[in-house]
Amino acid sequence: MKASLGSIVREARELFRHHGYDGASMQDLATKVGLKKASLYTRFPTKEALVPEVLTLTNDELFVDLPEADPLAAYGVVLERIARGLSAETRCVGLHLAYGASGPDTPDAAKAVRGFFTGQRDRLAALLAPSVGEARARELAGDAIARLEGATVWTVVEGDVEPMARALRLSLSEAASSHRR
Amino acid sequence: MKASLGSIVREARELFRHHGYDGASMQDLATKVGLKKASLYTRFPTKEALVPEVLTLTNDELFVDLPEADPLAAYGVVLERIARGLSAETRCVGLHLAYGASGPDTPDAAKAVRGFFTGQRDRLAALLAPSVGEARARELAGDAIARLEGATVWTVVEGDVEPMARALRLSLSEAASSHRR
DNA sequence: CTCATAAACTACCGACCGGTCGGATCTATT
DNA sequence: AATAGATCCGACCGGTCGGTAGTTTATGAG
Repeated sequence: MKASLGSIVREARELFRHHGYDGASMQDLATKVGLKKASLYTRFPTKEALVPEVLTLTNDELFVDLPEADPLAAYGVVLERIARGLSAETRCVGLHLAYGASGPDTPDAAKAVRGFFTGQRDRLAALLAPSVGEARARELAGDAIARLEGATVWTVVEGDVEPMARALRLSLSEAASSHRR
Repeated sequence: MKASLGSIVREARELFRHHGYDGASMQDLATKVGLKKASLYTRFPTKEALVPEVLTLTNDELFVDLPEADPLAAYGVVLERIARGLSAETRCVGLHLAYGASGPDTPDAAKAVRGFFTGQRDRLAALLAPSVGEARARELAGDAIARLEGATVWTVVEGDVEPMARALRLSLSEAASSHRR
């Protein structure tokens, strides 16, 4: 076992993030992890099977080690992690895959992408629900995710991270003021 | 001349929008417009050359026929057009190309994508600048674009257009209240 | 040390990619 | 009617795609 499963998934994530589903090739992935292409197929049955692994890994990293006592603080921590990650990498794997692998071909990938975003929103909303109600919590979380994802437009085309910072601030204050009511 | 230049560019836009740069093939485009692949190359020297055409067409459609007397109203009209388009098509061509064709290969496409978004923002900002100042106008316009683009996350993965409507309302009221000051 | 299994390798498949070539066909001007 | 130029087409190029077949090598249990 020359390359660990985790390292393969992490490299696949990098390729998907920067080249998209079609643009990322199994050959490139094999080279990156120091294997031959055929060897990858002993670990993953298809290219598509990489997508759920990549996305669940990414979401798990976002929701680990949160302050249990203070849900509002936990909400803020997750948003900050998302914003920091998007600023550092300029792009979102999930969004690139949402645009590139949500068609009727690759149905497993499409389902994984859907689960990535709805899971992210619903776990965020769960942190807000006790204080602002379920419906409003879902709106706040969904809008926050959309704003951060949208700000990647500017990180990608201009390398400008200020819009991301503004989107983060807005969503944090929005949650805080909804909470106070 | 069996197919007009305009119809080719429009079909190319549809393919880029839904399949991305890598995922859209010249063969598919040829079939869609009723030509053979080789014939496309009498009109466009490369696949990459389609990208600027697609994006300038799209931006021109956004800024045509605006109320000249009322810049704030014009600003609102453009945002509404963007939101309507994104809701109807679920995706943004520009964003798909930004993620998929902004690498060092395809430099012409990357420049066109950059110009698509910065041009959109700067033309929007020009409508706001007289009343709120240049710097603030750029922030408002950039944030508005980012929010609408980000809302496509939900149109793509869930077919939900409500986040888009909320993003539009927020950006409109933000511009209006900045204007009043 | 043996031996089964897992994991890596080489080599290959058919399909499709962007792009090119030489010739056929269409159209407009004279 | 002749001709020149634009447009279209069938056939093809080298290369890459996702995926597979068959074989060798590394590993770990008895």
